[in-house]
Amino acid sequence: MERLLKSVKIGINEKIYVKDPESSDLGKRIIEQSILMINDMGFERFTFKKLGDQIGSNESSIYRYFENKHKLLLYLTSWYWGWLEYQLVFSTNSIADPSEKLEKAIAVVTRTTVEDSAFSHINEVLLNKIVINEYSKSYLTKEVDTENKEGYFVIYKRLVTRISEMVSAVNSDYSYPSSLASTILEGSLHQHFLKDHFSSLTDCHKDDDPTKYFLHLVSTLLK
Amino acid sequence: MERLLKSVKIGINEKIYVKDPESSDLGKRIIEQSILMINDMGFERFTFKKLGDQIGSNESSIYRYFENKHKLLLYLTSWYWGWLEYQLVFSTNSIADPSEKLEKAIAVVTRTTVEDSAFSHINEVLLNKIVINEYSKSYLTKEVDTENKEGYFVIYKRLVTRISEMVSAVNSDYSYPSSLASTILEGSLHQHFLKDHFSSLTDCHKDDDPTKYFLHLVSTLLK
DNA sequence: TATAGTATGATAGTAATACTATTATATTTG
DNA sequence: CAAATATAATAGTATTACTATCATACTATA
Repeated sequence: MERLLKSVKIGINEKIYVKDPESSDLGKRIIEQSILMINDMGFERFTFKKLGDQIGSNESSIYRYFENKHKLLLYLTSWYWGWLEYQLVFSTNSIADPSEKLEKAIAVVTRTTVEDSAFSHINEVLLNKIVINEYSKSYLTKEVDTENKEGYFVIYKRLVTRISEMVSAVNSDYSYPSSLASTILEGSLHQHFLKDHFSSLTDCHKDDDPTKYFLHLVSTLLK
Repeated sequence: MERLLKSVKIGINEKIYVKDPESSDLGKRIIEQSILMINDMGFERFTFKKLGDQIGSNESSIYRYFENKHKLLLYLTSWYWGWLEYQLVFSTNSIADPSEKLEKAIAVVTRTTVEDSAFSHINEVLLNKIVINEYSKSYLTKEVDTENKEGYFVIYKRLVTRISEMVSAVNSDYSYPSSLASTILEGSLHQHFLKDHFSSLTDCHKDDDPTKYFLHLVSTLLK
């Protein structure tokens, strides 16, 4: 799996970056270190100046890759959702039974990322944490409609659509397949967040509890 | 209802503000106008300087009420949740049947606020929109644990707990009452957001669809 | 009614942020 | 080897997010 993933490039909307960070060593260092730094200090405290210092480069050089840190966040989260989509498709592809397929899908998208592929410059474990803590900030903006039209969220939308279709495949009479799919994805991030910061607001206390919660919820709903 | 609400003061953690905005005319103008402005321009573009200009006052005067705009957001959203809690308790209080009680609760917390009470300086319709668009930003921070310990999120937590208890009252065997309660609250905000900005990711297209979605979900789950 | 206290306003100033622009210096490629 | 390209260094701007100080207005009480 790791070897396979290594050779697959996640296709990210070219409008998100000025210059493809995958195309150079500096670009890869930007991605690699920004993940570490955003995870450490949080998105609001993170700046291109600090990143430049960290990677022994210059603020102005980073601007040649990304217009601003918001675009960088869009890049990182798009990459994550693309990576997750790949895992989803890969691990459900061979499953014929719709219920089993959906269950596998839920397991994949709600689980905690525990292992870094250790081949690329991207640390998926930390990226998963960043998505939990920062993803909402990428779309809760006044620019969301423009950016959505520009296609900045296509990968995420495709993921939701895939799950939605799997839901309908299990029970075509269910009236809210898209809402359920978006609830699973977003709700999973939220349950993971609550587990870490508001434990009294969730019954998920172990890493795999969000999976159990949503598996039970969906199977009951579509029965 | 409006008259009653008018005389009820939402009790907000005193650490959130420097000086109680309810204690003066300037304070009320700060609240009133910040709601309009945050709704208009979004939280990131909103500044105390702009607010000062808008209310014909001074940046420095606003700092005498709130340390920073983050605290102001905590104040506004706390007020909203307190107001919603009040409505929840008020409208479910007389209902004896647990299922009916929970259904009413879901209806109250997932509905779109359509009417401004028009008595106070607080526009609940706009505040509801602000909560949909900005609430996550109040807790997706590196300071969340400290601020949680300080009690900045008590009202919200109490709301989740109330719903969680209603869930358990309907079905004490259900294993995830808190997760379900937090999913309803947070998921409702999310479905309202999707309805406005990512309509392909939801089946909720009318204002009351999130209510229908969650009513169906919960009743099926607890059956 | 004088005076003390409190609230607000005006002004100035600081450090950091989020950039843009220009020029210099490497490095790569043809 | 020259030209093109990438990166680095430096400087500069407007805005943000404050803090500090002082002036003034309004209020409450003796």
